[in-house]
Amino acid sequence: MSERRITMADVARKAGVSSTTASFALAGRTDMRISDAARARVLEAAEELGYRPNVTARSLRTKSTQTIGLVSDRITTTPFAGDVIRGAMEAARERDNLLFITEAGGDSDAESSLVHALLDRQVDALIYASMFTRYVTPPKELFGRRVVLLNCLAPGFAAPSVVPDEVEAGRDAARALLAAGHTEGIWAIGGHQALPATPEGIIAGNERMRGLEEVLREGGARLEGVVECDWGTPDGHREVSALLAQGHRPRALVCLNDRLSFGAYQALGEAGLSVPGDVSVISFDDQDIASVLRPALTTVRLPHYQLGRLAVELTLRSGPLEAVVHRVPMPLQERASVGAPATG
Amino acid sequence: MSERRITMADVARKAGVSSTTASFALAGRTDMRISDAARARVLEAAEELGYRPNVTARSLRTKSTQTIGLVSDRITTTPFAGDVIRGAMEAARERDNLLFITEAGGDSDAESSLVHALLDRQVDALIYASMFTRYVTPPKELFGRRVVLLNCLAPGFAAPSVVPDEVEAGRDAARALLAAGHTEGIWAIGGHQALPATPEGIIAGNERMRGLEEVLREGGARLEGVVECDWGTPDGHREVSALLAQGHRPRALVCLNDRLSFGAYQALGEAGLSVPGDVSVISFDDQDIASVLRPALTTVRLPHYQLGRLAVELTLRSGPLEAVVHRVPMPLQERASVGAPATG
DNA sequence: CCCACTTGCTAATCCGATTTAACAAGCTGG
DNA sequence: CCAGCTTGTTAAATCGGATTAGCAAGTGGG
Repeated sequence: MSERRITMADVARKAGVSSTTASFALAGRTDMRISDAARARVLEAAEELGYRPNVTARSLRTKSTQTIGLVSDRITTTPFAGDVIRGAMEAARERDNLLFITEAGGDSDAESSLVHALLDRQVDALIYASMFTRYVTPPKELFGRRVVLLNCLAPGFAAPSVVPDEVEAGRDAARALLAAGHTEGIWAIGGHQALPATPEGIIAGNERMRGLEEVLREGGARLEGVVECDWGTPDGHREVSALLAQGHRPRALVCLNDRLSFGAYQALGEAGLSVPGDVSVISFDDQDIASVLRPALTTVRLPHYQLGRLAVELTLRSGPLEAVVHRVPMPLQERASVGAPATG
Repeated sequence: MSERRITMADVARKAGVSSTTASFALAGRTDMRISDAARARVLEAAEELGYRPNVTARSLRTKSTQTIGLVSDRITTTPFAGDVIRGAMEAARERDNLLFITEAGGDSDAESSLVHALLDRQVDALIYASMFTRYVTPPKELFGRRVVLLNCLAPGFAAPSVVPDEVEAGRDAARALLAAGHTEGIWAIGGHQALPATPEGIIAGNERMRGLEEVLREGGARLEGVVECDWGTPDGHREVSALLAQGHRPRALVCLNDRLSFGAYQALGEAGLSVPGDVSVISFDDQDIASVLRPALTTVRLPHYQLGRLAVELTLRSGPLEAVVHRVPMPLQERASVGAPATG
């Protein structure tokens, strides 16, 4: 691209030294003796010429490209993706690394081909990322490489995983409800997804419910019912409408994600019930919409930025990677949808 | 990263030829004579050894890294970003290119530093992208390089731009309203942003309004009023509530983006008005929320995927880049929020 | 005065490809 | 029978750095 770049040879020539000296001076290495004068001349020449090292050439020798490859299923198409990528990018940038972002769309051939493309470019490490937390089987090209699993788990695959701490998130939701005084009329919408309806729910649903039930029980409260359904906005609308139509009068709704909450809001609104006056709503994810609903939604946030950041930080640590599961805390976003239970 | 890779020298040795022959055979080049037998042996050896070329080494010689760098302001944090990136990635992938994604967060020092990092890695081209359509002044490091401007314009900077065709989008919105029979009681919410309230609106607002007014006029209709305001959900809610409170009874609302529409829905709902029975709503962007509102929102879609794709395709075309503005069509998403005007 | 040891620097090699220049062997036509 | 062409192949240079091995000049001790 465009005119010839200044090379180290140019710098060496201008400073009147060999390229060896220039290389050591520029790298700031002290394991070879260079006079202060020579060092200064090299640095000055580099400065004047606007010298920038050619990372491509360097990595041919050093085997390090300061580059990390990220392979995802369809991470760019989810509303969260941006934060994951941003977290990863910023962590990479702090250590002078750059990120190749790729997406395989769930196609395992595409996945292999992308991993190859990344490997051909000599990336220092690979991050294998999933749109939602789930179990995966990474492509065989990844075996034996420096890999971090982002938002997914692969038992038997020797690599660290970075996932949200869903169980604790469930506990936090329960604590928030208890703190507001709720002990009765609590319904969970979305359920465990034990018989997975929405793949997204397999891990999230189970773990959130586990933490929720655990703390509710300890707090002397309990779930009046659990509605098992898919996790879309229309599902929330339909199921909550049905619940009300059956004569139930919930005091608090734990929606397993924000889209369900939005559907629940629609159903409650149509039934003339107010949030949180008549019914409190708490949920998980903290999508954009959560803060814009009326009333703003109290929800336990998926820590996407932190997830991306930690995944990159792990790859950048020196030494081999340990196959440990890192659980990232999910902070509770307290807004306006949880209130004291309606009396009577 | 991990064990030694197979090099071309290995392949040549196994095939019993020189690395020159191996190189030409693998590249499929015919400008040097190679016997069919030798060619076959090389290919077979490569296959058996699982040889993959080292792109880093190759590009040192060829000056082409098959890599494109994308620098954005804060593209990852917007709900649209995913599609832009996906379009860019897929276009790159089709031509065996990979994408470095970076984000400067609007900081021009960070921008320069990122461009350098990209240039140091010898990217073949750069894409300078903005979150929303606006005028930009690219960092000086970009001058003289192979650059495409994505979702932004920089008069005086010799590079092609790829932007949405906002004027035509405004025309389409007007046509949709006319087709449904609307000629009176049409209000625009969000306005021209001529005195920019929301930076996002500077170009989008002006051009959408221009197209809208043009076609409305030609169709014998006109705007009853234009509300100038910011472009967030609360603004839509507030302004439409105010409009109704003042006694106005709009038949159709043209909201300048989907967030405004969502706010308008909230206000209309609170006033007991139905969409589209009492009031039709049409808007721009087609964010995720548009299809999930009740009723689903008719909106003119921002072609993010196409934008990303075209930007990459331009960089991949051979020859110098022409400083042309490419306007990408914005398709109308007809859903359920536009109906015949209320009678009486 | 000579040997050993610093000090300061450079020549040469390597990394893994691509590409240029050249060369050996076989064939053909005069 | 030999010059000249074709055919098939390879040695060597190159890209831009990092690294290893080694060398010349100066210093100090005996």
